Amino acid sequence: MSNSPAESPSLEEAPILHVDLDAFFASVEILDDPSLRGKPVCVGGAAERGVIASASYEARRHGVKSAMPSVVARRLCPDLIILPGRFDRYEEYSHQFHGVVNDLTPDYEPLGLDEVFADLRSLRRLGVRPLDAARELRGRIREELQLECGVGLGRNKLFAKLASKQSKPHVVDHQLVVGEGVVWVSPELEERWIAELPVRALWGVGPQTATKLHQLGLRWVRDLAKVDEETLARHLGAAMAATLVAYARGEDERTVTVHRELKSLGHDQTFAISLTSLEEVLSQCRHHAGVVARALRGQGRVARTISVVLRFDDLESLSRSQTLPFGIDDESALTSVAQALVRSVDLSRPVRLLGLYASSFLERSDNQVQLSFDVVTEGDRRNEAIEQSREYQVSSASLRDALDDIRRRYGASSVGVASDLASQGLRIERQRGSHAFGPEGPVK
DNA sequence: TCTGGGGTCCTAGGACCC
DNA sequence: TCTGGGGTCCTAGGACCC
Repeated sequence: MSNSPAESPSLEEAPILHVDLDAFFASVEILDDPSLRGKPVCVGGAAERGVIASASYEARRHGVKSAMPSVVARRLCPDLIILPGRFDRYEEYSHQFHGVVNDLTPDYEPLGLDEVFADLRSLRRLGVRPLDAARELRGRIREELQLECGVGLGRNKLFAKLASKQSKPHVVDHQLVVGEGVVWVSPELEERWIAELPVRALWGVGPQTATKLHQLGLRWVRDLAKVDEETLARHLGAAMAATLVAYARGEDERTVTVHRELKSLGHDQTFAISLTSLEEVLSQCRHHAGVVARALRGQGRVARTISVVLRFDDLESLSRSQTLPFGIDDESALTSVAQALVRSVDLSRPVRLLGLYASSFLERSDNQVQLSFDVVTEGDRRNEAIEQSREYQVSSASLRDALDDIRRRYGASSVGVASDLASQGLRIERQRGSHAFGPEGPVK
């Protein structure tokens, strides 16, 4: 490979940009509490079953990485500070981040809170080169958000993303750097460079697929580039095989998609102490249903398909789902379906995780929840639950709107359902007096 | 070292319709 | 009476991403 640094690419050579904020959650925590600066800081679950979501560079020096169990991280770094995570705060920063990208071009696609792909082609008429765009972005993110980031430029998403990974501190390959914190893989280097990467570096190759590929004698991207696609398809499925072979050859047809429709939404929780009784699981169903119902209404959508997922202490998971002839966004309606699904599962093993998900969305205004004249089969829990759910959805519509309005004005904890309070061992009286508006008091 | 919580997509089989 | 093949919807599970 050549030792001279690459020249600045043209728009034709590098139309796609990828930005990735460095150690995002941890960096936000340090900004909000400067006394943390220079210390090994993580965001994640501190409890026994917690994992690390984001680690500062100090923490990484000790070998701490995201997705690592917190107990392991603590072992590696006894002084590690693990913070619980304030996702509302990260969202605020994320919005600002997107705002900065949007000022450059509206043709961008967020990936989680801390990454963005942007299509730079609309900048042609302004005569902006990709490196200028990357510098501008880095500068503004530094000044306005006080965050560091890495930028990758490429002729497609594949190369842009692989490049931004190379821009990170401690990873830098100087042959690829075109500016401070900006990486581009030139056409001359492209083929040789990607060939030398391990298969695990490719998008879509996780631990399982990597193991399968290794068993097939495929360790490097160059091995994948030569493999027979049909043979690979027998082991990985048609779609995965086609994608990986294309990536290995540097081909990636994915476009920057500005508006992605939300397809599912849900809430799950791993319990510090596994649930052992049906009653506990049913009670958690109602709690999850409340979270999901509010999220659905926030999106102005109703869901026809409700799924529950349970994970047991042996880490085995199982899911059950039910599609309704109508959409729901009411807490009691969701609870009714979710509890019926849970009741259909053998709960002889302790439950460490319960998840409740909603999908098959309809616009709220398109939903047709007619009253049913179907005869419900006696003893069929699912059908009974569906009819129960229909009644809740129809009958509580105006009450639900009123409660949402109160929550919007006075905070999420301002109103609750009496049965929830009872299940938490609280007395209804707490809703009166000083708690009438929730802990924060009335907002504005 | 033992795995969170927010999502996405793919696969495969069965039911049902034409 | 027994049969085919394609399309669509639903369910369940698995893997991946940040």
